[in-house]
Amino acid sequence: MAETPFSVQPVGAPGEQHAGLRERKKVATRKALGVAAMRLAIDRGLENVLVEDIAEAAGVSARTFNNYFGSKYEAICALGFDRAIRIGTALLERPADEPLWDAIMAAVMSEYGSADRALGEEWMAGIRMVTGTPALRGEYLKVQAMTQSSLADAIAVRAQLGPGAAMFPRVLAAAVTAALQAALEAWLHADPPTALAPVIRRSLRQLADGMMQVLPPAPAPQAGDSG
Amino acid sequence: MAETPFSVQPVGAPGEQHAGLRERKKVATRKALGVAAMRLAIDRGLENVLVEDIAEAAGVSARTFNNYFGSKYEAICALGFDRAIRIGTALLERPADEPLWDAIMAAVMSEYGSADRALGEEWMAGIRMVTGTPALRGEYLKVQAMTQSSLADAIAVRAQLGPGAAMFPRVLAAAVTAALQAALEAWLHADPPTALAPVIRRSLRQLADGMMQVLPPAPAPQAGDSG
DNA sequence: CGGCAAATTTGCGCGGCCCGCAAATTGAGG
DNA sequence: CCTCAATTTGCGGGCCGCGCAAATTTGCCG
Repeated sequence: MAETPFSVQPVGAPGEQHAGLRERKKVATRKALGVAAMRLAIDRGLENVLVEDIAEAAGVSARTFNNYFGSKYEAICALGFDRAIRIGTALLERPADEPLWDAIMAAVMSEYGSADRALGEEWMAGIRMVTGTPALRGEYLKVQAMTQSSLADAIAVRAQLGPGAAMFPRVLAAAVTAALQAALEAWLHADPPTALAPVIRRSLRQLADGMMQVLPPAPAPQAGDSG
Repeated sequence: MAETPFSVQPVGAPGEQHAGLRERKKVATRKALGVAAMRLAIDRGLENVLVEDIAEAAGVSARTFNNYFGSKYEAICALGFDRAIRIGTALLERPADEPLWDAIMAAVMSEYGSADRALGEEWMAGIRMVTGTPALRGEYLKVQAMTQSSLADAIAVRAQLGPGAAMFPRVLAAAVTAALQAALEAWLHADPPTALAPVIRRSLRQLADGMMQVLPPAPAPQAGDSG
């Protein structure tokens, strides 16, 4: 099987190298289904793809497809879902003494930094379909929600805060996700097509500049108030 | 038919009083379907409710149900969806000279401020089901997304910003929505049950305190750059 | 290697959903 | 009353999601 430029790791722990043939096959099947679903939907049109087609393209039965995904929409967004999880783990793996904003920037760019020119056409068509097709909206929102919660969890681990700031990781993660989303849309509609990475970098830096004043490097819960 | 404590206005403009029997009937049917779906799902269990049941409870045919909603999940979340829209319009209707944070607080409380003890059991059961049932997750995320974009649009209208801050309304709306969501969850899991309004107020005020430093009351585009 | 237990895949079948279509019904306006 | 447009309704069909049980594959131990 040819190497694809998408995720290799499953949803689980990031460090697991070897987990037996069973696990590796399951991961491979999941990825094959996700890639097949995405590819078929892109060049055939979403509503002209049956679950049966995706299963066939991945070399499994239609029944097995539904052992992995609850719908074809879920399969199409599976790659994005896994990426959302990797962003969080990437943030956790940044050096602990790195400033939070730099770490967030690095974690995000680890997923979006080189996806730009490498895949080109197909990547862009995929993003366009996933964000622009009404039938996929629910699933795409799940991807965004996962990005948010994954980021929030990692932020909470990095910067342990006073009890009055329990809400902070979620709010910051929501802001970062919103900025990332805005960057993606700006890139999609850029009339002279441009590179994605700088757009995201600018977007996140702008957010960071605006919020830096709120975030002193030391964990100082100013409005300390029990929840 | 008895007065229900939910929305009366449709999705459309807020001021329209009279629009002919046709329009009023459509609005009534939509609301009847939404309420019936919610009520049936609450006390019978989501998977024990067929589209047919909802339609019957609302006094229309099953086929008509699908003229209004694309799925029973959509019907169940329709009330929340309409509320999301009303929050944005409420923000637009606040006095123009009111500080932004006060206006946001007022707009949010106009929807969540009195919903607490008025409906009691049913309201809480509904929130619990909508936020806790996996099958409803996609639809609920659409409600959140609508809250976000509705707020963002209103914020953009109120505080006209320099071109360097085009992202600001969306980020602020995302932060507000995240804080609101956190408040709802805290309220849901409060062991001695408590009133909802104060929880939301505290949550939004905490967010405002943290962000106030970013938002000087005067629109001062720091990166002064025209057109 | 041989063989057993657990996990996974697969075919089958059913109930339900979603939607296009055309006929019937209902509101709007002369 | 009569006409037109909007809405509702029944019908039919394709597809989906899933429970079930048989068949296959994998892990493991002697």
